Amino acid sequence: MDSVSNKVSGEPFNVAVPLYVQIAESLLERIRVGELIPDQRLPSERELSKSLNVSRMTLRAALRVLDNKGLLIRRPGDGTYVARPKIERQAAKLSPFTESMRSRGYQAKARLIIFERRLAEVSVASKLKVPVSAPVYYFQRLRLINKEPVLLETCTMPVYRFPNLETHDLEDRSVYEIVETEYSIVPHHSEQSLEAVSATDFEAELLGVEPGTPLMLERRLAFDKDGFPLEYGHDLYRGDRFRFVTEIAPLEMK
Amino acid sequence: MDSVSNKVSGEPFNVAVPLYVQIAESLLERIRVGELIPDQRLPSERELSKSLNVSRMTLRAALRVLDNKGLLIRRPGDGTYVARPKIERQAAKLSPFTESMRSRGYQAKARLIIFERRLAEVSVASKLKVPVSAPVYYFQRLRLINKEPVLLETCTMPVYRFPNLETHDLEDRSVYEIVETEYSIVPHHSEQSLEAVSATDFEAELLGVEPGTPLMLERRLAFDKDGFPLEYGHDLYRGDRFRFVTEIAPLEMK
DNA sequence: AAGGTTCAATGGTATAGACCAATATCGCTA
DNA sequence: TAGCGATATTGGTCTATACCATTGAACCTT
Repeated sequence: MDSVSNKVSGEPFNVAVPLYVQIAESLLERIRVGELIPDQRLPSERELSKSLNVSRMTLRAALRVLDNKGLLIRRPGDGTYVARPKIERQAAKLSPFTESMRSRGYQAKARLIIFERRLAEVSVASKLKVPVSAPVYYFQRLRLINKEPVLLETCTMPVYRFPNLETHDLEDRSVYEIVETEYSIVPHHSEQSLEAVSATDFEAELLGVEPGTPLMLERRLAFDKDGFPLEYGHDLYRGDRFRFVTEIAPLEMK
Repeated sequence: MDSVSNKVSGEPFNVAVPLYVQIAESLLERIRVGELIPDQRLPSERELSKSLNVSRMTLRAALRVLDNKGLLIRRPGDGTYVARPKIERQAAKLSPFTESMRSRGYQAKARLIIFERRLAEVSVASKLKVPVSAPVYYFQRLRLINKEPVLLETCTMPVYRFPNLETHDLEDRSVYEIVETEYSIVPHHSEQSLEAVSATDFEAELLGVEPGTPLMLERRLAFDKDGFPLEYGHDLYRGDRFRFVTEIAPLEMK
């Protein structure tokens, strides 16, 4: 069917993935596992393209993907280097919770309710764009402000993008913080929705409210720069504790 | 700005700006001055590259620049279109109701519950930036989809900006529609917030739900392009009928 | 040593050509 | 008329090649 799929390290994808994306993912993986470390110089474009048996332009397309992620430093006449991980706070916009709370000086903690490795069901797999039964991390966290529970968070993330996620501290850091600092993956955009729902007994118990109390349900699907899903989940906010401010502002045109 | 045409002249200088950047800037300018308008279809890549006397790959590099800025919509097999400005795209979110419903082919009606001319209290006056006791229109509408009530809308608007508002049809049109067509005022941006609340007896009665049912409360303050307030109000959505979609897409350039 | 020059290698740009998958359109069929 | 299928067109990808400006290091001069 597709003649290019295994040109670079056999990927378990059943769809036609462009060559340059495969190469980009391959390099991304090598960065993540530490085979390529920050400040390390990559082989030249001509060498790399030759060893990967692709044209230089295709190799450049792959490097551009990583460059757009901020993972590379490229200098004409010199070479291409692995960038040092950014500590920048860009993902803040995606996570109103930790951000807004910490900025107000509140203490934001999390209690891990459940952490599992599951096999993706059809609905989850289609959202995360992984094969059915692919391994995913599933976890729930109860988030607290000044020891008061205000948010029940449920996340599903693909294992192949976040290997050994369980080794990281999930009790004191936002998901996006971990994703960015530990995996050098920058959340780019997300599709979200908000609904008003009633608290179930389980949710009410955890959040310390009466069953049937109005909660804000936020469904979320976050992507990286190339449109690959990073996280699928939903958050339940206490209705009496949260207000979602959504200013709609004009755009500049330089 | 440098002309694209100097590519053939071959002077020893002026090589500072790459061709594809010149083309991108040229197109950006044409969009800015209105020569290219939103939703307009651009010539195909092959045509454009031919008319600009550059290779298709170079033209594509230029389009990629604009695409990364979110200024283009590109569809394989179809064509490349000028994206609607962010303002317009986001403006849809100002009125999720009429917009989303009509686009799905539903009939959207409204029942006027109350329409009054009031004198602005302090809180309202400060929001709308009118003097205390200035006249304002206050009205509530129950909005229906296929005769089923789903939204209770409350609006307060300054009389001085919308004289004779009562003469217009408030039973079948969105507020923003009236504001735009009758007063030639285009809502520019707004401050909104979303909360999950319990339905009061009054609200439950109108919306046809049980008291205490979760509702979505949207508070809203809309402004024109000069920053003057147009409308202050709040909407109560049936929690079981609405989902607020809020895509987050931070812009980035390279 | 100190400073300047040469030069090979690098990333950036640009071209021409080719094939592919998705899409719209139009004409044909039932 | 409604539905279907062939076809041309479009954007997406990939190759092979070429030239450019920048860089850094080896080399040379002083």
